[in-house]
Amino acid sequence: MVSLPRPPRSHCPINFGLELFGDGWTLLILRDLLIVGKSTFSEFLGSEEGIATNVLSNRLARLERAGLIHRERGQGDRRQVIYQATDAAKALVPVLVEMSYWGATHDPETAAPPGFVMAYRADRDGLLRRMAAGFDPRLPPADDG
Amino acid sequence: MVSLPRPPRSHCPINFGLELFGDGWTLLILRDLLIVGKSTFSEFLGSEEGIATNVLSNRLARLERAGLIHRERGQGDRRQVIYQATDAAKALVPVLVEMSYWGATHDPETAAPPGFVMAYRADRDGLLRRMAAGFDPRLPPADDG
DNA sequence: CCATTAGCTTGCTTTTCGCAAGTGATAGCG
DNA sequence: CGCTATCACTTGCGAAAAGCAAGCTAATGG
Repeated sequence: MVSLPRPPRSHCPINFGLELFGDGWTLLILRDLLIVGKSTFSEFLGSEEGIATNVLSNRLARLERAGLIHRERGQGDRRQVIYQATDAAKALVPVLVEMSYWGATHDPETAAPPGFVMAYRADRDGLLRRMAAGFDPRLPPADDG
Repeated sequence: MVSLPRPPRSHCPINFGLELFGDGWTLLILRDLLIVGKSTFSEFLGSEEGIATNVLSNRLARLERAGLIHRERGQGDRRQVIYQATDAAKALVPVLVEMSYWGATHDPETAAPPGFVMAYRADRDGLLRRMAAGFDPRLPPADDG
């Protein structure tokens, strides 16, 4: 279960999500965490979209309080903080995949790999299963299974 | 195809969507338009979450410029403006459905009808097809097909 | 003809964003 | 050990956006 900082405007299931990630940055952090495989502050900071440090810090704190991520000190480098997705965050992968498919098919200049749209159309369920197992759809498909 | 007011921070397909509806209100308007069946300014205004008139006006203008909705004067009442979803907006239904499923299964106080989660689990593709045909998943299922 | 409704716009206050700079705790190196 | 770099932030400030209330115009209904 997930908890919001303040009572939501409504308990419509769409609005519940929006109260948590209805802004321009939170889903990009979750993309980096769930799909790209990033896990530290500076990795998130390095993403193409250029999030500011104070906004990143604020969103990570909100996600932690909500129960979507938890933090842990690095084993080797004790300065590092490793962010990890909880099951509630992992359950957002289908939302990210649908958004990706929509963006890839409606942005004339999309940077989505052509293989993603094909893989989605051919076998969405299989794609989701492979992503749950750690597969990154931005990479070209491997020759063997 | 969809056009953004300014060039996006990146052409990542997730970011492309966020540039258009990465805020707390736009997807609620699209929910009302695509799922609830609303189509006028005052109907959107009447939704539980309580959007302000200036914000609603701004989002409708953005959605129109982007090509997700178009406006039309009412046939009977000439004061009314009827907003209609374009194909690009209709293609967002799967995103809304995945967000709904996530919200319904992660908000302990969700207002989603129990039938929705069951219908999703039993036959997601069928649910999407019925929704494309105008079915509102908030309503209890009809006895006959 | 007058009150009402639909669809906005304007003005003002509060909140959030975006950018730059600064801080404290390690880490690595000579 | 001393110096510099890196990591993960925090702080301050101007700009943009959100929220709230009021007003405004055109069309309707009685």
